[in-house]
Amino acid sequence: MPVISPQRMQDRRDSIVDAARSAFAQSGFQGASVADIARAAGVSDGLVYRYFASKRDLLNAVLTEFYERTMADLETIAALEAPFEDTLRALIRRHLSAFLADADLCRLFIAEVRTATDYRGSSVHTLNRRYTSILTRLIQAAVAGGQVRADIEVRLVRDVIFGSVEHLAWSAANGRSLDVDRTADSLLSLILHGLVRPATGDRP
Amino acid sequence: MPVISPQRMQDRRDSIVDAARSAFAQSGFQGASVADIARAAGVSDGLVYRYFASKRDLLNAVLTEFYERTMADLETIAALEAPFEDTLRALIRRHLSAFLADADLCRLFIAEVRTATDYRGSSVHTLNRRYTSILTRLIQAAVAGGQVRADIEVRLVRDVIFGSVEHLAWSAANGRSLDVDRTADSLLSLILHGLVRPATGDRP
DNA sequence: GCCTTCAGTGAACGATATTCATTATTGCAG
DNA sequence: CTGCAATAATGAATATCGTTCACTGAAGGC
Repeated sequence: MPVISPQRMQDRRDSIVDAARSAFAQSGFQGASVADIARAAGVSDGLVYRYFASKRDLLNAVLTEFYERTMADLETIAALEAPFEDTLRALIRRHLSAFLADADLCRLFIAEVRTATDYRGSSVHTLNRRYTSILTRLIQAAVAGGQVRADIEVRLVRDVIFGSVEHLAWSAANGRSLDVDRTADSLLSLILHGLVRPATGDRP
Repeated sequence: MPVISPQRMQDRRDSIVDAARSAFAQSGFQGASVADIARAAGVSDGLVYRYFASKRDLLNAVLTEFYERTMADLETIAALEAPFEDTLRALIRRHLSAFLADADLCRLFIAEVRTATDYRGSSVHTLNRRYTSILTRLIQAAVAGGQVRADIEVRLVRDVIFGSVEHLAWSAANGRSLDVDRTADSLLSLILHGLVRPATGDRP
């Protein structure tokens, strides 16, 4: 019984999400008003609330769409089943470049969604867990294969990688630029081998 | 020519900051209204704006005060000039426990201040740089002393430590609890020696 | 051709950050 | 002790913005 075609509804929804993405990326969540977004999408204020429960829900939709795109790439990389170090390097590169290419959206994610009290259980949280599980499986396999110390805590490694990438991309986003490949290699080397120099020489 | 004593002005300011800290910690930046804060501090709405330029400025004051307290601790630890690994462990422990003890304020910092476009140059940013420089000097000294590989990038290490601690404390804050000492030790071990298991099987 | 059903509208509402004209208080001069 | 600037303090008014809702009109089944 839809009075308009499902296609038209989808188009309406898409145009609202597109307008919201631009507005949020440019002005931030607070800075972009629902009225601005509605005008940019060519609809009335009220219609936004027929498609989305709240302004926040609209933000979630924007970020979910973005996250899903990135996640598909990461899952493709993991599915290649390349050697452990190569896979980890590729994941870090892709993660870093996603953050750098869409710094505005990542800023929104960090500032507005991850810190929200209702983050757990949200669709963005679910996507985050999918990424988490890619990393977790990779590391567990490397432990089983003997490439990684058995006494490592997988959750710790995951938090270190996530936190590092996020922080690196963050300080790069509002500062000087950053060479993705070189930074990814440095980070990989640090995570794999640590700060301490190889035991070939002196050291108590 | 102050009409009231400087002491009274300071008290007024303090009571507003105290009320703001409670309100922000409990309800978040958005959730706490200036009217609520003013009432809790026993002053009128308007007076808040004689002491602070805006609600955001008030948030900055709250976080600056918190940050300064923590920073003093960290500088004390660094000033002890203990061996590299001990100092790094102590810094990580203190950093982690600060995040855990005041998760609400740290959440505010991440969500509301660090992502603000005017973060660079703010008083909180200056405090952050002080912490940064503690870590930077420590690592540079360790490189000079031979405890750390010379080819390491100090900025990378800094971002890894900051990002890891932040992410660890964050996922601990809205999940199960976390043993500060044990987590700090694990993180230290990972940063020092990496994921790859030692070639000869011995452990420091 | 009428009637039901919703998509769509935009004015109205409530909340709230910020301002400002007004009032109260303070320290000091005479 | 008293009156007088100077200014601390007030809180009603303003502007903005998210959200709601009573209403409009077009599409399609009968």
